[in-house]
Amino acid sequence: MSTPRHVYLVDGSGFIFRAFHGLPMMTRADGTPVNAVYGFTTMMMKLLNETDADHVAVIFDAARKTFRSDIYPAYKANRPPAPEELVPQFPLIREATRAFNVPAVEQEGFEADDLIATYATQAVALGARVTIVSSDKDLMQLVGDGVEMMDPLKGRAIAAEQVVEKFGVPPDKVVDVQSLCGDSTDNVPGVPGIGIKTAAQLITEYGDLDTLLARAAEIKQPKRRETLMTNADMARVSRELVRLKRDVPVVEPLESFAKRQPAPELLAEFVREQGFKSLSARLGGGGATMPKIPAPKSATSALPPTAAMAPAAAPDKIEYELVTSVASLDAWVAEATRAGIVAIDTETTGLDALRAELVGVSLSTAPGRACYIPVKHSPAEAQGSLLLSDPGAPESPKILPRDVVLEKLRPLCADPSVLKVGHNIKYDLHILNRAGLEVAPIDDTMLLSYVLDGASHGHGMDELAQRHLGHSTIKFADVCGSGKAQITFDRVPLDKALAYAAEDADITLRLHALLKGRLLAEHMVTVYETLERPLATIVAAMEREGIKVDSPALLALSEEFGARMAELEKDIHALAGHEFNVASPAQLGKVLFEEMALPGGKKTKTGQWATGADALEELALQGHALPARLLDWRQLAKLKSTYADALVAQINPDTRRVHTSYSLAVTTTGRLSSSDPNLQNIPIRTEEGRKIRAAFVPEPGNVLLSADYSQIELRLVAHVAGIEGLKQAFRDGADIHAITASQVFGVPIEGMDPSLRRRAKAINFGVIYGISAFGLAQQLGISNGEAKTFIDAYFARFPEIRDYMERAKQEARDNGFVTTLFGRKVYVPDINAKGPLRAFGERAAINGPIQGGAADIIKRAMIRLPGEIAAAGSKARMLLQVHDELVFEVPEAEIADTTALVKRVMEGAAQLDVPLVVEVGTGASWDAAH
DNA sequence: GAGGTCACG
DNA sequence: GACGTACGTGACCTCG
Repeated sequence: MSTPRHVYLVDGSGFIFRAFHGLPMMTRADGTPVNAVYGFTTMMMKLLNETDADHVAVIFDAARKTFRSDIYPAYKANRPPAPEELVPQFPLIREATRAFNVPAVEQEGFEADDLIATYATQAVALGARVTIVSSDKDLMQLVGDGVEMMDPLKGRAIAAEQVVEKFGVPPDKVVDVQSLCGDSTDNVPGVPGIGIKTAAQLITEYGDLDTLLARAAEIKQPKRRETLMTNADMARVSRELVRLKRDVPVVEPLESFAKRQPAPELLAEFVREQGFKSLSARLGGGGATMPKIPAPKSATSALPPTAAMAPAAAPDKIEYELVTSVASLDAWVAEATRAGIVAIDTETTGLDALRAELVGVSLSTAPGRACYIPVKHSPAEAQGSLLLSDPGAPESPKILPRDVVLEKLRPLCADPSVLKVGHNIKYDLHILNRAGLEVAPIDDTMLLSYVLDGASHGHGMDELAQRHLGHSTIKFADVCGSGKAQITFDRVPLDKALAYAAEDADITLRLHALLKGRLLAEHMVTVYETLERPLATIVAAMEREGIKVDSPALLALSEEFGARMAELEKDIHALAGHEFNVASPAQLGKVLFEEMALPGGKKTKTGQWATGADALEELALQGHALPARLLDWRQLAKLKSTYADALVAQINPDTRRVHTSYSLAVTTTGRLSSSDPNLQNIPIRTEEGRKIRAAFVPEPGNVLLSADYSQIELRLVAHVAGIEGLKQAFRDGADIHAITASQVFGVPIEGMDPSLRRRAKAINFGVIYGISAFGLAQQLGISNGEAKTFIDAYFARFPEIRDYMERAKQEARDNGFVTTLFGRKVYVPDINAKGPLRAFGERAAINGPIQGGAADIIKRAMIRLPGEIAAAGSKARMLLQVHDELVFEVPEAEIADTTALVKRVMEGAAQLDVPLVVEVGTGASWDAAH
C-alpha cells in the first residue's frame, strides 16, 4: 500500500444535480432518463484518462437526515424533492462508478461534503495534494493548503483566487462569511439583510465572526449594528451548519482509494447497457477510426483544450536562489547562455512601465530552477526579514549595485543566440530599455496563449499557471497587500520577494515549453511568428515615444467647457423647477418622465428610465428644451472629464508627453486596445470634440502625419466573401456607398438623392456587423419591414454575401471559432447557445474574419514600417494606432518622402482581390492631419 | 462594483 | 408571433 501523493475526491452528489440541470435530457431505449449518467460517465472517462492522481473516490450523500438537522431542524427542509427524471439516475451513477472500478463512498448520517472534508484533511496530513472535483461553494472552505477544487463541467480549477472572487475572502474565512450571509437554498439563516458583499467586508475588517460579533457595537451603520447584535446567535448556528466536519469517523479508509486497474469489460458493458453509442465506439474502436465524442456541454466544447484536470508534471524539486554576489550572477548568466533560453521577469515599483523603477530581475533556466537578483530593496526590510527568519545566518546579504547587475545582464539580453522569454514581455522591454538594455530575441507566453486560445479565457500568468500547470502561484497581493495598505515591491522582504519573483520566471519558462509546443499542432505558428511576436517590440517603441499634447490649450478648453456646463446646468434646473444632479440618469429620468410627464419614456432592462442620447434626441425633436440642454451638457461633461482634464493629468513629467498603453492580448478579434489613457477614442465626430483632437501636436519643426485605410473592412468583405459586384466597384475606385446605392436601388449615381447613399452606407456597415433588419431599421430610423426590403435587395444584387454569412456561422458552430485570412482564430463562445445569445454569436462569427482580418493587415504594416523608415534614413516615428489609422511624427523636411513610404507599406501589407487604399494627411495637429 | 452613458473604429 | 439585436473597445459618473 503506497502513501497517497495526489488524491481525487469526486463530489458525486453535487455532480448529479449539476449534470442533470446542465445537460439536455436524453433517455435510454427503455425510457429511463440518463442525461446525468451520461455526463458523469464522460466526465469520469476524461478525468481518469488525464489525471496523475494515485487515489480516487467518488463520494455521495447517504441520507437526508444528518447531524445538522439536530442543530437546526429547518436545515435543507425547503429543498424540493428530486425531480422525477433524476430519481432513477442515482443508482445508475453508483453503478457507473463501480464500472470504472472506483470506490463509491457514502456514510449514513453524513453529507458527502463532510466525508470529503474528512478525507481531504487526512490526505493533507499525509503530505498529499488533494483535488476536489466539484463546483459546490460549500466546499470552497477547504481550498488551500494543498487542496484545490476543479469544476468538472467547466473544466476550470477553483483555487484560492476563485474563492476570493466568489466570496470576497480567502478560503479560511469562507465559513465566517457564509455564517453571516446564510444560504437560502439550504435554509441556512445567516443574518437578515447581509449578503456576500457586506459579509466579506465585515469579516475582512474584523478578522473573523467571533471578533465581529464581540465588537458589533462599534459598527457605524445603525441598522447593520442592530441586526448583527440581535441576530448574533443566528450567525453562530449558521456557522455550525456551514462548517464542514473534518473528523467524521470514516468507515472506508483513505488507503482503499488507491487507484485500481481499470476493468474495460465492466465499463464497456455498462456503457452498452445505457445505450451510449458514441462512448461504446470510443471504448471499442481504434484511434484512427474513433468517431468524435460529442462533448457533454456545447458551451465547453467550443473552448480550447485545457490541461487543468491533468496538471503537467511538476518539477521534482524547486530551487530558487537569491543572487547577491557577482560570482553567483556570473554563474546564472553563463547557465542561461549555455541553455540558449531564459525566462526573464522584472519587478518594479509600479504598473506604469514608463515611470516604474527597476527593483529586481528574475531568471529561470529550467523547470523549478530560478533566481532573483534584487537591485533596489529598502535596506531595513531587506535585513530584517532574513534575520528574523534565520537569526543564525551570516551577515545579511548586500544587494548588488544596480549598475553592476545591468552590465552583467547586458550581453545576455542582447545575445542573439539566447531566447528571452517573458510573460507580457512588452512591460519588461520598457523597464530594461529604459535601463539602457536591448532585449532580443524574445518570446512572450501571454501572446502565445492569446494566439492559441483567443479571448476564450484570460492570459494572466496566475490564470495560465492554474489552467495549464495546475499550480497556484503566489499572488502579488500576498506579498504586497492590496488597497491602501499596498506596498511597492522594493519594500518586500527579500525572502518573500525571492519566492514570488523567482516563481514568476519559473512558471513563465514552464508555460513557454507547453504553449510553444502547441503552436505547430494547432497551426498557429504563422500568426504568432509573423504578427504577434514582432509586434511586441514595435508597440513598446510606440508607447515609449508617446505624443505631445498642448496642455495650455486643454486647460483652456476645460475652463470653457466647465463654464458652459454651469450655464446649462442653471437652465436645466430652472426648466425642471428645482435643482438635481444632472449627471445622474436616475434623477434625470424622474424629472423627465415623472415630474414633467414627457411622453414616450422607456425603461432599461433594470427598470430605470432610459435617458440615453437617442431617447433625449427624440424628446428634443419634439421641442422640449430640457433634453436638448442636457444633451449639450453631457457632451461637454464627457469632453471635459474624459479628455481635457484626464489627458493633462496623464502627461509624463519626464517626457512631457502622454504615453498610452496598448493591450496586445485582450480583444476577441485581434485588434489592439488602448488605455491609460485610451488614445483610440479621441473625439472627431463633432466640432467641439475636434478641439480636443487639435490639442495633439508635434514638436516644433515636425508635423503629425495620419494615414488611414479607406474602407478596409468593406474591402475585406468583398475579398473574403468573393462579392464580384463589390470587388469591381473597388477596382473602379469610385464612391463605394454611392455605387452600392446605385446597384441596390437601381438609380444612376449622377444626381442621386443623398439619402439613398446614406442608406446604402448603413447597409454596408450592417453587412460588416452581421446585418439584421432590426439593427438597420434602428440605425436608419425606418420600419423593420422597410429595412428587410433593403437587405433583400442587397442580397439579390450581391448574392455571395449570403453564402459567406452561412459559411461563417457553420465554421463557428463546427469549431467554436472562425478564422481570418491570416489564420488568426476568433473564438465565438455563444454560437451554440440556445437563447438570444446565439444571435450575438452568429453576428460575431460574421464580423470576426472581417474585423480580425483588418487587424491582421494593419499589424503587418506596423511591423514593417519602423524598419523601412529607418532604412530610408528618416527620423519619422510611429506614435499611435487607431484600428485602421497610424499616426506619425515627421520632420517637416521629410513630409513628402514619409507620405509616400507609409502609403506604399500600408497598401502593400496584404494582397487582396481588391486594392488597399491609404489616405494620408499632415498638419500641425492630429485634427489638422485629417 | 454594476449599470448607464458615450467617446472611437 | 414574441424575443431582443447591429461588431469591437475603455473611461467616467452615480448609487446601493
